[in-house]
Amino acid sequence: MLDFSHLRCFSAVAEELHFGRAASRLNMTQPPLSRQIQVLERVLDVQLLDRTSRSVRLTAAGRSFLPEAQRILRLAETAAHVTRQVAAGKAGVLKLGFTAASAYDFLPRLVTACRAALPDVTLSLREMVTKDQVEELLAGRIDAALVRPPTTHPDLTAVRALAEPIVAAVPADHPLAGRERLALSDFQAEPFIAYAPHEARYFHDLVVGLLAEAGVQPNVLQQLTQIHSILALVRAGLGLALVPAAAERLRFEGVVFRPLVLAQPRPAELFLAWRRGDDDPLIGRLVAILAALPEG
Amino acid sequence: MLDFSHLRCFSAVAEELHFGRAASRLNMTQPPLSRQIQVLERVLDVQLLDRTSRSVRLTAAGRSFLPEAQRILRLAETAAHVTRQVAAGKAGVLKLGFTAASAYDFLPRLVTACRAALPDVTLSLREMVTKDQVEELLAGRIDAALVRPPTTHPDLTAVRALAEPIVAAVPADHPLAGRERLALSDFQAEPFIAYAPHEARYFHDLVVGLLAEAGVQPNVLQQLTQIHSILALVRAGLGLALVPAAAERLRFEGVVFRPLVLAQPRPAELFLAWRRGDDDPLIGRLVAILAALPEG
DNA sequence: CCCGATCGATGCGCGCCCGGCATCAATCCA
DNA sequence: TGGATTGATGCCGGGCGCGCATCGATCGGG
Repeated sequence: MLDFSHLRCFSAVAEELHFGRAASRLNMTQPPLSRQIQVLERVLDVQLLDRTSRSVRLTAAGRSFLPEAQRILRLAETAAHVTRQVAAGKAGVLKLGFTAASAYDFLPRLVTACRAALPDVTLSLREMVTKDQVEELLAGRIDAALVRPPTTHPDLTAVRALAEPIVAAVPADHPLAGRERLALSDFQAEPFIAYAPHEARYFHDLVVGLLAEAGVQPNVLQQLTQIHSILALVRAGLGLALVPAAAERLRFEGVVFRPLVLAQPRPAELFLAWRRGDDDPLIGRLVAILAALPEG
Repeated sequence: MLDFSHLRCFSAVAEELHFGRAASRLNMTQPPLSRQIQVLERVLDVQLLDRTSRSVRLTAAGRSFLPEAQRILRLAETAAHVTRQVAAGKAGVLKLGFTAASAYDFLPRLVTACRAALPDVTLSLREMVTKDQVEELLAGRIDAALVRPPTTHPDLTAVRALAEPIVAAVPADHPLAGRERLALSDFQAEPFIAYAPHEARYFHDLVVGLLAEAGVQPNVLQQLTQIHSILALVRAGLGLALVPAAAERLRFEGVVFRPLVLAQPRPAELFLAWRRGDDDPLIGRLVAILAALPEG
């Protein structure tokens, strides 16, 4: 049966065309090297080298086998190296899910930090709502997920990746646009663009909770899922909205963002979740990168 | 040091996820298989498998190593197979030189026969004059050559590949075009397109010899190297020419070819030459194919 | 023309390693 | 809680791969 040592021996002899030199390169003596070559030729049932007591030459078959042998040896070395890198969490592929809103500001920062710290790691990104991410995570189709609370599934572990403020989105020509900062009470009876209760459940519940807690009842005109759609309606002057601070990165002309005075300054949370007990070392690396990420 | 048996063992265990079944697949018992995996993990310094007494699972490193291991094993098998094929002369690359005129009829027939008999052999073709072919052959830059005589170099062996008639090329509107067959004496004092004495030495010497032997002196107007150039001048009505029968394959409109009555019916010879003692089995295959080729 | 040097092949003996058997230890199921 | 399953481990025997010594072929120099 074919063996790496045969390939190493053949490769050395074929390169040196001299058994003695090849043997010393392989840290062995000439006799066992001669035998290794004989065994290889017997295994392949092919004469690879024409040798007399004065010269060693490759046969046509040997010439064709040499690059293959070298390639296989090289592949084995790189495979070993890559595997060590993967085990150290320094190489490999991490399939990461994320919510649409996290792509506005947080995800690019995370990806940039990963590229810098782990240049040989490939992040495979997929946008999904939190519910689908949990499903895909449990099914093993993604390895980590940027999700909204709650993150209490028994088979998942999660750490908070981000807590960000909620800001008011106001049409540029609206009276409130002139104010430095707003309070929830400013929204009383104002036309309001809200989140859809199912498709954008987290922000819907968050905003509804904040308003209810403050006893404020805006005039809800529309319920939408996507933040950029909400901002488009705000720009059109249809009403005000409450959006995560990261939405400012969308740079919507005609919409101004104003800080919102809240008891809890950063109520919008994002978590990194993964399968409990997942031994992929990339998870640990990712959590470490996350912890070192400057707060945005 | 990494070893094929490690890869085979790992591959089997990773596919079966069961040491006992993997062992029986490898025709061995379970204990040495466990040890092989331990050795592999020690060599790589990486844990590839998470195993308890009830379950075997791949780690992230193992998942990345498995396809590499399988690929290396597959490569080794195909390399062995290809090498056996090369040794049998059934695969590989043969660099073949040929003269321009041999490409008119003989070379395509030879290439077709090679493709049919040796589908995994690649013929790498280069057109050169005989002198250059001998040089390239000796330098090892081509492996075989279709050359014109003489083929008496001490380091080369040659067999006759072809002996073909010489035919007369006559303008369609020339009086001689009406004749069924011609003799050399018909060329006495006729305008004649001849071969260049250096660049087309073989045909030049052949034609000069034939004419001299017959005591015929045509009126040589031009000396050219390429047969298609000669035929172009014939078509233009500038004179007659003597060309190898294969030139008929060029299907030159306005030129008719007439058999030439000669003492030696097939005086134009082509030889297959190769390095004396070249052990490339493809040479032998090629010679055999040549011998089996129907005479054209 | 012969002798010595070179170099791959071979005979031989030793030691290591690999494979198999028996058994242990952990885990799961009934 | 006991038996079955399964991977790990202790142990032993045989084979094989290594190195040493030597052979045989070939080439070059005197």
